[in-house]
Amino acid sequence: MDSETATVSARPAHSHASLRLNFCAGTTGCAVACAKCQVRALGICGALDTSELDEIEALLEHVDVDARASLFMQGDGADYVYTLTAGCVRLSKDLTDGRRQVVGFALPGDFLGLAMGASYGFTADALDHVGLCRFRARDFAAFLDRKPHVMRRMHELAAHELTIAQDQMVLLGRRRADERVAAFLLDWRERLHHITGADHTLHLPMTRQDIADYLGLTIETVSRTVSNFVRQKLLLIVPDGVRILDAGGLRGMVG
Amino acid sequence: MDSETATVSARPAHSHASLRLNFCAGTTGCAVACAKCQVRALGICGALDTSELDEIEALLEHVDVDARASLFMQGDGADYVYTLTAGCVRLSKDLTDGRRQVVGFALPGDFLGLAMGASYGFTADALDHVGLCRFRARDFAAFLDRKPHVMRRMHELAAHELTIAQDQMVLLGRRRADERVAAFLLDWRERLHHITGADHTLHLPMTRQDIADYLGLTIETVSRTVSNFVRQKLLLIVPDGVRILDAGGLRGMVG
DNA sequence: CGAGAGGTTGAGGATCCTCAACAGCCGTGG
DNA sequence: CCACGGCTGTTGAGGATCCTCAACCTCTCG
Repeated sequence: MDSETATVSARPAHSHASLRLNFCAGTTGCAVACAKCQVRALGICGALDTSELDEIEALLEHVDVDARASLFMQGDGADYVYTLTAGCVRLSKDLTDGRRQVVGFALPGDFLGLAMGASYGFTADALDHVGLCRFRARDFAAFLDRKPHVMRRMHELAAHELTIAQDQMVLLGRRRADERVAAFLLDWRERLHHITGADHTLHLPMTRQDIADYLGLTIETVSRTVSNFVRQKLLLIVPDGVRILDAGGLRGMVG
Repeated sequence: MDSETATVSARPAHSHASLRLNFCAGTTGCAVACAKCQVRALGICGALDTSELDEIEALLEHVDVDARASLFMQGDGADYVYTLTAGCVRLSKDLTDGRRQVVGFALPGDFLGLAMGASYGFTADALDHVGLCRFRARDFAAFLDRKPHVMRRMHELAAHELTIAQDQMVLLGRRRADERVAAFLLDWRERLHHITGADHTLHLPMTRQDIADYLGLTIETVSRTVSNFVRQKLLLIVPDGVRILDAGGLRGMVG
């Protein structure tokens, strides 16, 4: 446990009590210092001045998680909150009979633990190799109580998430399959663009199953819909993603 | 405009620029003083001490809204935020082609404007005769900045709403019609119970269409599903609501 | 090379929607 | 007073969308 980027190679994303994380202790080793953090402006840390940045840096641990490993499972005690610095995390809720709903995909800058109660409300699985800043929930809450403007920032993020969630309700409740897929692709492009300034070629770290569970569809329907888009020359399928050929056409489907 | 409980009788809930509200100026007139407010503990005001209660009372206007009138429309400038003190408000989002998604029903104690940006993200229509405390958004934001623990309470409410929204995503994305209706009725009972200590007889101030738009179904499917529940002796239909005969049976459907 | 995972495509079927008719309720107005 | 229209809700028949089941393909990895 000594300052190197030894990433955990935990395979089964659904083994409950396995070791899931890997520490990259303190400010030494793998991870970037807050002052040089690429995604600082995107998340909570955008609200911090330099002295506060030092303060929060003392509270965090840099954590590395391998693809397919779980950060935490729905129902686990919510002892930690996270800021994502690299990679993509799938947030999902399971029904007892195996049905699953993906409630979101977290990207760099996103905060995990906005709606933290005693336990996590969803499972978080790494899709990529993921880098995070980890805080003890109690420490982080204490920090917020000392820093009202950071609490305010937290609330702004939560409010934004709530708005997104309501848009997702419209999608799930009232949109057809093709509208859902088109909206997903456009939204994903928007998010990647915001972070990396990406162009029309989208990396999709999630599987078709993940997309289906996010959109309230089956894997076959997602596959068929994407194939239709390709046939209509709206998309091109590329390795690990798609290339958007006609964003206007997709936007026209969403309305 | 003078201190009396003259309620606006605005009929059309969808006329955009009509006068929609009715004031009940300051602490005089119709509405209850904060100190005697029945729902204080339920909402933001549960976080206030007596001096803060005086302070916030100076910021608010008591407002009365008739059934079927709109508090605000999606896209309107978000100049006000509200705390609901009586009645029920439908929160909905419209697509351009007429499809509608109800994103929630607000009850006494609920706060309207958690996710306030420049404009409202949804339309709010009174289903009942509704009583509210209204705040200028700017004044309220300034109050929050002066009172970190109230900001914290706001964030807790937002986090709770976010959790509810994620549960609703599961419902909309992955549950069948009968599960949706059963979950809705049980949840509604829970909420009424929390506020009024109601028993198995539920008042439903919303129409079947509203329920359908909340659950991502059609009015016919809701009607048929309720009829099935009646046939299975899970429910009894009563004027303006239902009586739950077998809560365990309903719970069994949700899982 | 074989096994397994992820993805695509087709045929058939279930769920839910669409369209339509009708019943009950209520306020309006002849 | 009762007829009428409008609104809400219920029920039925038929149909569209999406799901289920199944086969097959590609790619990766041991």
